[in-house]
Amino acid sequence: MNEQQLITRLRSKGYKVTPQRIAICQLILSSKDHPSAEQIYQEVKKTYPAISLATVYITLDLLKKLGLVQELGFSDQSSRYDPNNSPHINVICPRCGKIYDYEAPNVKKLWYRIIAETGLKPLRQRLDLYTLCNKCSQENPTP
Amino acid sequence: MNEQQLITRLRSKGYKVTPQRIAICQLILSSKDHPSAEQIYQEVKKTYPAISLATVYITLDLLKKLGLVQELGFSDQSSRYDPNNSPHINVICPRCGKIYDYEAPNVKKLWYRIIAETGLKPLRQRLDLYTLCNKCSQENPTP
DNA sequence: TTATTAGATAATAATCATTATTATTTAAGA
DNA sequence: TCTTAAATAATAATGATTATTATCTAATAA
Ligand SMILES: [Mn+2]
Ligand SMILES: [Mn+2]
Ligand SMILES: [Zn+2]
Ligand SMILES: [Zn+2]
Repeated sequence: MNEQQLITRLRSKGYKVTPQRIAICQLILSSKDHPSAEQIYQEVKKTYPAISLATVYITLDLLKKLGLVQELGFSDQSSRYDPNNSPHINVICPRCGKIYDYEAPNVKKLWYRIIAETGLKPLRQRLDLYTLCNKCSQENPTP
Repeated sequence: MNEQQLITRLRSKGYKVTPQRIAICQLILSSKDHPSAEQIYQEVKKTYPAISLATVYITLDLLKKLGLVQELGFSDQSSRYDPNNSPHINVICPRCGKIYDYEAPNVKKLWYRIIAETGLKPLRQRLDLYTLCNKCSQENPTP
């Protein structure tokens, strides 16, 4: 989704187009590492030093309502935001919190097969696989 | 896991066996509805009126360390606790928070196939499927 | 059985991510 | 340009979870 599409999408839903919104949306929608609200805040601050953390939260909420991002809640860290809504696996390191997507045709295919079996109509899904990342597994092989 | 197995497990790890622990462990390990800490607290209180919520949290932490329960963190509600560690799908209603397990041989089989494909060694997984429960979908068909 | 003590519990304070509030600013339309 | 409803920035409030600490007790051994 490019900037023009984003602007059209916001206007069509009656939301005003502000520079802060564009900046936050662009950042999260193009992100690959599932950033937290604080990380987004620190990043956008580089361009908009006066931006408020509250605005970041409000905009993330807006993107959730539009179905453009999913909020991933955790018990041991703050929420992370994911712009990828198609069925995929979030590979998560339980030690450092690093998250990346594993996407493959087979993941979608097998997931849809399971869905068919359940007979349910999912609004969305969240598939997490917890495994130590390379960095963390080297640091402390067997803690 | 029966009471005797639980007691042996606790003792073997150097943990003391207390009535509060037994009560909390029994409750969560036999639960099917993924209760919250508060719900566990309210339930155990019926038998142990003097129990502290802090003890519930400490015991749940202990069970996590022992690998007997998984904590499911959410962004819009407090954490829920799941004693089922085998690969299965948590069917979650985003409106009322109801959670139940969908377990079928195919889920495990297809999940293991995905794992093999990734080449990763998962410590654990979390497979969430969000869909309105019957009750909620009747109450407000299209909100 | 009783004494010892490390660990557990109950009560409660502290934390901190997130949400709510409000005065000020601004995008959008007339 | 003017109007105004919505957005922003600043900040206070919330609430689930964690930390602290004074008792209490399960486990061990005299
Ligand atoms: Mn993802
Ligand atoms: Mn479950
Ligand atoms: Zn890591
Ligand atoms: Zn429901």
